[in-house]
Amino acid sequence: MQGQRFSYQREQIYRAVCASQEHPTAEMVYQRLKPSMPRLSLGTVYRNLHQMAQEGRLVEMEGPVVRFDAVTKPHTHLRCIRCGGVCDLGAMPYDDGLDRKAEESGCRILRHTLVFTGICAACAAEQGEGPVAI
Amino acid sequence: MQGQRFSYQREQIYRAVCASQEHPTAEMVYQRLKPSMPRLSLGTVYRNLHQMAQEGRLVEMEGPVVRFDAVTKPHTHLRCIRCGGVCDLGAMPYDDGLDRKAEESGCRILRHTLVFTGICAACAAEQGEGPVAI
DNA sequence: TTAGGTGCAAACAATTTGCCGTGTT
DNA sequence: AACACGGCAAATTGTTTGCACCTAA
Repeated sequence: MQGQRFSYQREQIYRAVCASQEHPTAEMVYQRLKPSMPRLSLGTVYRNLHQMAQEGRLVEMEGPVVRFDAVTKPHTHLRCIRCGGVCDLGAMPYDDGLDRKAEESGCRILRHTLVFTGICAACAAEQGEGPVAI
Repeated sequence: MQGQRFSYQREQIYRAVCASQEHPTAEMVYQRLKPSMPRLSLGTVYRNLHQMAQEGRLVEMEGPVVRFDAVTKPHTHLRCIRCGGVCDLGAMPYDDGLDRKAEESGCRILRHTLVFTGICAACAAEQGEGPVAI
């Protein structure tokens, strides 16, 4: 694996994400570019978005699978990149102030979720190091 | 639409979510119950999970669609329940302390995401009220 | 020249829905 | 009896992948 090459498609995809104010989905990027790039394929959009996310040029939000939680009180979650699981972390001490703070921008907050990404206690204890792919 | 009825399946699904420590997906709930309820269908699991989430008996995490963001610096997002969009809210002031605080439980935090759910400024301004379905 | 990139279509995976028979009330 | 619910299978939707051709380096 030596450095990647220039790609017109990739640059356009990147520009489309930057230009959009709405945190576009892959489909949104595709629809936006299609008029000017009729032969663009959705697979290319996905491939490039993920590639750029891996480089840190973009950020990828949310997981592909919906999970359910019987704890309806506010608390935080840790998504473990080793085992893929999701576990609780208890409430953060400043949880309560977050909503009001956010509402200063004119929106109405109904609830919030704080999701950490990292290595859960179980996986961390299992063995110390190893390549930590973000 | 008048009140819902008792359903053995729904109760078992609820109990399965409560009993699990891993924030199960619909599929996980299904697999867990299948041995004792061989005729249970995945569709029923989805239907009941969503129904209970609407009542507030369960909480549904994460969306079904991955979104991308060109802003790689830490900031928070608001998911609007009216328009379905996602917009930025800027960084919360205590952002920086969150990771270390969370690590007290023995895990290793690589990054975090704070996602608010509510009504975005644009939709809130559009008109005051209306039924706010959570 | 050559490895990375593309378009296309097929494969997968996650979730939703229509239909119709059952069970709760 | 009325209508919510469940099972089943088909349909949607979101995402990934294999392959043959193309192109930047």
